[in-house]
Amino acid sequence: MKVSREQMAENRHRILDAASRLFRDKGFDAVSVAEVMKAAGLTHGGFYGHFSSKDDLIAQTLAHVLAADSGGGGDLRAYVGSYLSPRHRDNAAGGCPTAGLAAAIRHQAPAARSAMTEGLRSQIDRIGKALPGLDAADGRRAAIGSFAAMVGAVILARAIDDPAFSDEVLEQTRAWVDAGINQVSAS
Amino acid sequence: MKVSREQMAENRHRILDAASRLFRDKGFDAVSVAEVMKAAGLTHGGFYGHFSSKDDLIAQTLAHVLAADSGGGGDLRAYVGSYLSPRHRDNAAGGCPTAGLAAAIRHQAPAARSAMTEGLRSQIDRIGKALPGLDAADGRRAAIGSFAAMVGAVILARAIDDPAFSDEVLEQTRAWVDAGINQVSAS
DNA sequence: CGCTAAATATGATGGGCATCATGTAAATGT
DNA sequence: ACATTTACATGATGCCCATCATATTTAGCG
Repeated sequence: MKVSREQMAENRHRILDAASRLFRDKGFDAVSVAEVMKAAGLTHGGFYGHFSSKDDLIAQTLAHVLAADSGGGGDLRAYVGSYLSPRHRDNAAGGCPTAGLAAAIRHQAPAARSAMTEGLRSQIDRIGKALPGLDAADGRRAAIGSFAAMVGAVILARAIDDPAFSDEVLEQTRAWVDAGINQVSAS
Repeated sequence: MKVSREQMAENRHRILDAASRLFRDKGFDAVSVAEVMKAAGLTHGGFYGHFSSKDDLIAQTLAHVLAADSGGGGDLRAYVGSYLSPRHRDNAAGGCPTAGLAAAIRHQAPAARSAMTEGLRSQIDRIGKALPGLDAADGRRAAIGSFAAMVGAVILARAIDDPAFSDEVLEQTRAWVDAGINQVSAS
């Protein structure tokens, strides 16, 4: 059954949203095409009308979610605090796509790697601009170092099977990043 | 054909070494049991004489590689520099198992998560002890923050599909971590 | 020196999944 | 209104892989 052009666009959007959440939650390999379509309220049959392959879905999903991911627009300290929170750690499906997917990108097709690279570029640029009162070189270093620490800490916290230790990794990293930003901005 | 007891122990060791390298290189899902056995110079048949399942292999491989992973014993600055080097980024198969596998642990069985948790504990303890002249609380914060940044930077650098940007992430993170350690140790 | 148990090899088995083939019905343009 | 195109549904197909069954060889013990 054919659907209206706008219905089709909405379906495509729903597929990308569903894929985005499922991939972040379970990883690329653990999510089947049929599962994505079902989560979008469709069956697996129409999939290849929207995407040429699962790899294509992965690449387009990354472009979709990284474009939407705006974090860091406002107060940097608040952003760091919410990023390094138990809430974010426990919400991979709705959380930062970099924290959830960056490590898996290595094993994906070139288009996916390229989408992730552009997403990282803009994310780091945004953080650099949100850093107060730094010259450009210091700001960039702080943006990259802080973001690496944030991503690493969330990945480690999600891997750790001991709530107290996991919380500690988040909290100590938050303190460390805060201190680092303060030091550099005071120089 | 039965083999000697020591031959069997050596075979087991070879399986774990092969699995360790393959998992770090390609990820848990992309490596088949048969592939591991072949890399160890055996066929897939004997696998279940050594391990009860692929999950069991994963857990035992983690325990094996994390126990062997001693990095950070000597000079901390040199360790950070080699960790955040293009060489390490390009050598996932032989590199830090945390950088290669931590993000995938979330999707593994409890035994694997537990092995990773213990490995992270000892790794962070080792870094904390290698930090010169800090009181315990500052040293622990620096150890966690630095390690998170190192792991995050290597993961990001491996995801990025642009050599210059990838190098930049490594180098800026190295400078950021160095500065952070200096600041704290001067306090 | 033979007997037995164990380690590995060869060869199924069954399920899951990406992808393809075909049917169907409704949207769109004329 | 009608023809045609097209978006989606249902239902294969074939591959890969974890796991199991069985055969074979030989270590280890008496």
